[in-house]
Amino acid sequence: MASARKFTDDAKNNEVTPGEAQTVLIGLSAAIVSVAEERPRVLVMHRGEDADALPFGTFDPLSHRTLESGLRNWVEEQTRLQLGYVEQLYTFGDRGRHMTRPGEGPRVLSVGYLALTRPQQGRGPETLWHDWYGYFPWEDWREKKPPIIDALIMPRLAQFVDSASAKDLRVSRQDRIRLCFGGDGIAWDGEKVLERYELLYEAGLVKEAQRDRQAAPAGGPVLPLGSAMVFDHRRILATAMGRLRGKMKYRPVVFELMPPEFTLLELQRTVEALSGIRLHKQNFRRLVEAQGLVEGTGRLSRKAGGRPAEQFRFRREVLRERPTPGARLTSSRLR
Amino acid sequence: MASARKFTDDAKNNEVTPGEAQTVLIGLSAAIVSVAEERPRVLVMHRGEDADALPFGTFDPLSHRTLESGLRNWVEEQTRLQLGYVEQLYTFGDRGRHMTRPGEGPRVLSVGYLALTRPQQGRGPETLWHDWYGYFPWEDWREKKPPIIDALIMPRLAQFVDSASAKDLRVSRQDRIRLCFGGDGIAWDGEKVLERYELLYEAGLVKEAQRDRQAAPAGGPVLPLGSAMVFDHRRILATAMGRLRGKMKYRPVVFELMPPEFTLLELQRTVEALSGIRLHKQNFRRLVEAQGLVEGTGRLSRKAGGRPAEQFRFRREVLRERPTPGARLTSSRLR
DNA sequence: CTTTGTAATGCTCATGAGTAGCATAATGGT
DNA sequence: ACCATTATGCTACTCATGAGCATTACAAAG
Repeated sequence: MASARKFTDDAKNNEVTPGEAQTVLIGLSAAIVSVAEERPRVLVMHRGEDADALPFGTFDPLSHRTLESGLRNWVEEQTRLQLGYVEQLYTFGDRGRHMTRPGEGPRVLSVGYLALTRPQQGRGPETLWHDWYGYFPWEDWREKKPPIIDALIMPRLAQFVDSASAKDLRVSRQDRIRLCFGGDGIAWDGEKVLERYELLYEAGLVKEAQRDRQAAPAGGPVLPLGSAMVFDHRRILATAMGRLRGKMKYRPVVFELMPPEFTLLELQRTVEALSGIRLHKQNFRRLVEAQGLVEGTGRLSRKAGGRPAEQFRFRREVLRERPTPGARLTSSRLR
Repeated sequence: MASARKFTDDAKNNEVTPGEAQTVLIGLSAAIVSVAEERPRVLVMHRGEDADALPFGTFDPLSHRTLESGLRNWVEEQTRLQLGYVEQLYTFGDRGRHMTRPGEGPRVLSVGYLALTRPQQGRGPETLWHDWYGYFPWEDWREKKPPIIDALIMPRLAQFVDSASAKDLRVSRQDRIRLCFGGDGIAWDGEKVLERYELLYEAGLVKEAQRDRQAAPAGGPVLPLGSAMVFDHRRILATAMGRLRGKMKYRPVVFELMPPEFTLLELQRTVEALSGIRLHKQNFRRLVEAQGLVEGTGRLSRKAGGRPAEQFRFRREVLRERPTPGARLTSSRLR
């Protein structure tokens, strides 16, 4: 604690000691999410294989009044995108989790954000919308349980368990695997995206783990478990996914991603894309309508075959009518 | 954006530009919570009236491996307390919200934490456990609706509404008041502690607002709305209270605050103290027992008059048995 | 014009969680 | 013995949720 000062000093003397905290950069990164064609997309700056990055920049105390305004500045500059909904996720500061190559670079404090936007063009150069399941192929259960789990992940996690010398450690690793990936009476929990990523990271099964480590991972080469990202950006994206999946259950945030008019099925498909699971159609409609979240416009959509669907719009008023605009769009049921 | 660098530069060149971010200090602060005698307490360092501070220190990139370990170091040094449960809350970076006097001091990024501990001694000098309702007297609804709301807060908030020149602004302020303090069909929501504090701050009704402002508050002197704290510490405490009240509903965090053995009524009183509302006794028991969160020890407690109560202990196993150890200790019901 | 496929939409039923209250049991104190 | 107090058991009601059946409305193929 050489360079840190005590509270007592701090309170009496508010001057900056020059050079004190200068080795820390503050990174602001945004997971900007959109849904198109029933796929959740995240805006990345593609810089070669396994070098995708979220839009980001460093906090500038002189020009940025708040962290969020700093983030908005960076994002607008890099992507030519106006952000609507923005939410702070978490601040990571772990030594060695922000490397390009092991042991390199300054210490970085990384503040992650989630942003939501409708599908839109006009992004800057080098930016692309990527399906977020490209980074987390084990998270999409809409069709079926992703085969990658049983084929690749579980066997390698079993090795991870065995590689522990102490029995306690083996048991606790086994428990973590059960809690993260389910089985043995435990159901899959779509919100545990970060927990799963961190487990795979610790087990050395994602490329970032290899990159950050001095030593090679135990138990063979890294698996092709989704595309890697620069710095801790995949960790931030995992946080964003989990937070969004959770938030959808009690706040009407999906509508930030919808066009002005949409059918209930389109809304459902969007929720399903994000949550990674299928929903019961009739119940979904009942839920949405009972909450008073939408109102019909009378117009019909004929995009799909079959009976035309009525188009709806989001009732923005609910945001000021009710304290917690229900919007439990996906059950909210705990177990 | 003068001193900030672009992504492209950053990715190619990971060196620190000396002097770049040196004007930012990173503050780590902890709201350490405990419950004794049916009152929630927070550990503060008392330094004179309206100068209470949470234990805190600055992040040191050299000696702190993670933000949390840095925080633990500071807290242990200042309070001689070993922390158990610790959770990151939020990172604040607003210019002008970390002042001692207006316009003073360096730019500070403030990372707030929530920590839970059993009532214990052995704290350092100057540290005291304060009832958290001393800082937020409008948050304790156990007895009745706090009189301060109708007597002082609502009238002054009404002035705040009137003081807006544009009609839009008046309407939106009125909506915020309804959402924060209820009324007109909207129920009180115990989790909105931060929203309420921020509203009072913006309306200039808490001392911190006066302190941070250049100009005097509109509409008269500041009200005695609870004790003020140093820097943004009351804001962090508000965040902690809201988070804890929410978290209790779906995680068995209360047990971090309980002694090894306790009666169900003691458990209930603790939950009530934190959530600020009364609960239905029989239902509370049923809930706790149905969740399998506790097991009886066979021993009886005769602390209170009346029929002796059985003593229970927390079943730590649930943490590894179930993915989401229910622990919906206070309903979890949304509206 | 009829058939077929597809989707939208309306309803019912069973289950379980949450709310509220009554009733009884077991103490200590007067 | 009676009363105050707390623990504890149990029931009735409401409402949210999960699952499925039935019907309606349209387009396209024959």
